[in-house]
Amino acid sequence: MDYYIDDKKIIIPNPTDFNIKHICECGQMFRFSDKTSHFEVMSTKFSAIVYENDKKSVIIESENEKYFEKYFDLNNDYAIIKSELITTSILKQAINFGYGIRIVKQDLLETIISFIISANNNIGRIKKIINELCTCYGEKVENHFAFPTLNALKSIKAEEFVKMGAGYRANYLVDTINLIDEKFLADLKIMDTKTAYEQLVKLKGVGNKVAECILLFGLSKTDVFPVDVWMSRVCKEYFGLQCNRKNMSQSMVKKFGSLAGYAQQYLFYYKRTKEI
DNA sequence: AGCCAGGGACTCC
DNA sequence: GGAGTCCATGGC
Repeated sequence: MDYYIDDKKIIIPNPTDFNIKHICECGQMFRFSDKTSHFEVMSTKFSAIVYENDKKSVIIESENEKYFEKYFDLNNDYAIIKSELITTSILKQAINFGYGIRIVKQDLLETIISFIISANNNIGRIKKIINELCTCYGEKVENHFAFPTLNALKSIKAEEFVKMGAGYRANYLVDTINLIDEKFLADLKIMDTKTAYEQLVKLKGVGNKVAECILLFGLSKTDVFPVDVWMSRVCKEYFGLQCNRKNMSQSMVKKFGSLAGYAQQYLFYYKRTKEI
């Protein structure tokens, strides 16, 4: 995809593979707000403003434009990915619907915490809890709050997570945060998919599905296919799978290989957006 | 009131 | 290792 950087701005002319609404609302990230004229996106301590310029180009404005160049996966060619995925009717429809989806490269710690909170929860509440977490324990940066540092997270008691709305996940969070250190995070980043998966599911509150989300969104592993309630319906209705979620995931990875994660995102956005 | 949400832990067998 | 059950919370 063509783009260029000019004075704290990334300009994407003719963005056929970038739509900020698709990117934000396909369920991969929770710290954004739709300001109608633009989207505000936050990740770790950084923020960006993203908007369309007369439908002809997309502008990403940030003091940390290099961070968001990587975050939005701008060097990846989604035109190729999409052309390889249009094998079934349902994927063709899903890609046509969510043509501007990109899988963002999120901070690993933030991804782990966010997706533990996501379990058996809905996106509105997940966003609210994470926002509360940042407001209470994140450093104030200009007009917003950073995601809490690992040290700040370690100071939070279970009762305080409950107060923020985390419910029964509070104990999982405390347990996992205590177990994580910088070496644990650094080691994960150099592991292959299977090895990293085995480490992640050792964390409290991280099972099969959450681990795959962390692999996909926090570790850029695309040979995974997280199956939540929505994807379970998709696997059943469009791919004829009757098995449990873990087996659904495995057979979809077998089908799509290293493009499974992308396929999953197009399908999730299509299914969920159409039915809400 | 009861069901649902980007599921997982725990307990039984 | 599979199947059942319970788990906080808020919107509908």
